[in-house]
Amino acid sequence: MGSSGEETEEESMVVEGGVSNVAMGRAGRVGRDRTSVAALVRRTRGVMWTPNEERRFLEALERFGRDWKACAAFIGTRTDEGVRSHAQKYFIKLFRAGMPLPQKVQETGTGYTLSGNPLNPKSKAALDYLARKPRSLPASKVGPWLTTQEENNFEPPLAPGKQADAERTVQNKTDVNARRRPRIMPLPMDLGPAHTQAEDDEEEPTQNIPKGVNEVSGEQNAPPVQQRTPDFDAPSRKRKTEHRSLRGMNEENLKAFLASSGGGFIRHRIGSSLSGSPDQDLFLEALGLYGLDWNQIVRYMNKSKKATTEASATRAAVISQSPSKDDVSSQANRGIGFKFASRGSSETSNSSFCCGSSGRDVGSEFTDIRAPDVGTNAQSGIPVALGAKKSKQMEGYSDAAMDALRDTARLFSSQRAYLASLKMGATSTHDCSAEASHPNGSSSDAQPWNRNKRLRAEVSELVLPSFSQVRSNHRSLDMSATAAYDARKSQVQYLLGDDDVGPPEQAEHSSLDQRTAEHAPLSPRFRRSTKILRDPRPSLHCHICARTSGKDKRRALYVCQNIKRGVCQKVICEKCMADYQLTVHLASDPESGWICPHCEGRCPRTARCVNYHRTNKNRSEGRKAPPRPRDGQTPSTDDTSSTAAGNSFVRHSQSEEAMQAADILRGFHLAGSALPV
DNA sequence: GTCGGGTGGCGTCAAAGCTA
DNA sequence: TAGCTTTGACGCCACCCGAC
Repeated sequence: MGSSGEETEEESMVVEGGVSNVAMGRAGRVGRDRTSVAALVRRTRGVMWTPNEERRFLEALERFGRDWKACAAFIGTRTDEGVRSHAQKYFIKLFRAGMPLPQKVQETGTGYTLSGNPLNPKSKAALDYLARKPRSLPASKVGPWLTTQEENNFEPPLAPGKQADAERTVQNKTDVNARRRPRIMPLPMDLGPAHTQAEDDEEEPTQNIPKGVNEVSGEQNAPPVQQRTPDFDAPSRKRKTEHRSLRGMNEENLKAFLASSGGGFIRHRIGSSLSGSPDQDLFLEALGLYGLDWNQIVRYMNKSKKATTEASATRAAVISQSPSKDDVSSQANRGIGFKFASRGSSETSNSSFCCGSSGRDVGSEFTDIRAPDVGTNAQSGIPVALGAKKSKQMEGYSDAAMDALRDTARLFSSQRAYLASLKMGATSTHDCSAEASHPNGSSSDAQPWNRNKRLRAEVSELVLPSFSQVRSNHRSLDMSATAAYDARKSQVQYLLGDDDVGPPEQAEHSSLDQRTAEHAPLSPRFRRSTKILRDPRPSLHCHICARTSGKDKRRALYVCQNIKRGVCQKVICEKCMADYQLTVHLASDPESGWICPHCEGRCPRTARCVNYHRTNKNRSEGRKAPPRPRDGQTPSTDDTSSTAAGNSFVRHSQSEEAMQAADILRGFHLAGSALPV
């Protein structure tokens, strides 16, 4: 099973090394060292920008403007993605402070957004910053605390006379941050050229006050060279000393140093707070993550140790309590059972299930709670699991509760459960590793719904999202939050077999678009889409198949009516309308309130959002999928790995019937029949 | 050989989420 | 709460493959 990220990364390395020509088309197009970028992403994730990086960031802005790749290359220790992200907030901070953009940046747009377009002070991203008035900023002319009229007329940057005030404001703010914010000093490791003593001791760059503003155009004339960043704070001398003590050491030297110290160094720094004996590998890992932030290192090491111990205990517990095939089949007969693959031996049936969307992520215990995709068995196309993320909501629950949740997740793989998860946003988890390891299991008494009512209630709570989450999901549709929550709760209770709760209302509907926007609950997947679109133009591409309307506009695209609410801009093409039995007459009637399958939370397997999710998942793991196979290359059929290419293998190896069955089981009816509720 | 559909990856923006 | 990272989503493009 080539499911681990490490293996995938190794494949990428081989491909990029020139062994395979298949990948050269894509890899060559990208033209960058994937592995080093991925490693850089991992190393710099969550790491604060150092003063040195800040300086180089500013210098890069001066030199390259919005050419983020060039900026990233210049900085050397950050990816272009990280630079963009940092620049986004930096521009907002400049906007808030009324300070001009660097001239080179202004060449590609005078707006304070990454694209150069004017920053909308009312946008969510900007509002988070602008709504917070800097403590020492005089109640003057920046930000949304202006009057409405002022805000409408507001055009940063400030007039020259105000620039100095803004500079002072930034300086004051910087001082506040320097006092308040704990400093995290990332260890250089191999992040780039080692810092020198001279760099450490050099004075902060001289601030060059911007020369002024063209009062006619309102645009900045002179660039603020080496302008100090608003959140720049110099490290204390003590921390500088600490930093230097390990500075310059590469990983090998560091390991040697730690080994020679016999754990003494670790104990010296953090030993008093560490439970158990110091683990050098863990320490190194923490060091790479948190630099010399000893508190974080202690927290990380203790947490990791605890997690390792608990994982072993959980694994042992699951081995002894895993349900047997018969147990699960009996539940399937009740309508909430676990569907086994129709082909292969029992060994195959028990070992080939996996998590995540599209049958990937074997061994991945938690996936995204906001996108409850059902996985499909690579060979049978049978949905097998629901994904969920260990959110804060789940924290604080016992291991037993989590185990029970995982058991229940298997039950949720049935038609009803999945349907509910899509309709109502139910979440659950599925422990693939446990299942693969324990094919035989024990008696049905091990099932949580029979074993312990309290546990079941606990599971119900776990599966049920918080009231605020449901309220958030439904806010944009003006649906009563209380009603939505109650409906959701009833749905979960019904699915868990509570005899006192009848079938949920959704069961009465037989078609996707019989529900209108006024009544349809939102899926968690839609949660992020509740933004109010500033420019609610319909998408050019079908959300399901990504087709456009064609060069001659011959293909009709049906727009989701939620666009009127400013919360959706998706369109569905007429081919997909036909393929998925969506009623065109409703979609074509702007007064019908028809909403797209995405807003219904029932996107089919090929929908774009599924691709987004997969892409983002790959991206977050810092790797890319290996190339698709060419003629003569036989994809590994037993590979249900987490790669997108692996997904394409699945797609090609499945029969059409299996794929259709998978879609039906996923709750997306193809045959126009009533939903299998 | 050409064309177009299907599929998936990348670049990008903006908003959400996380952490100290 | 501020600062920073992560992620949802859109647009576009490259590649594969089948139909013509």
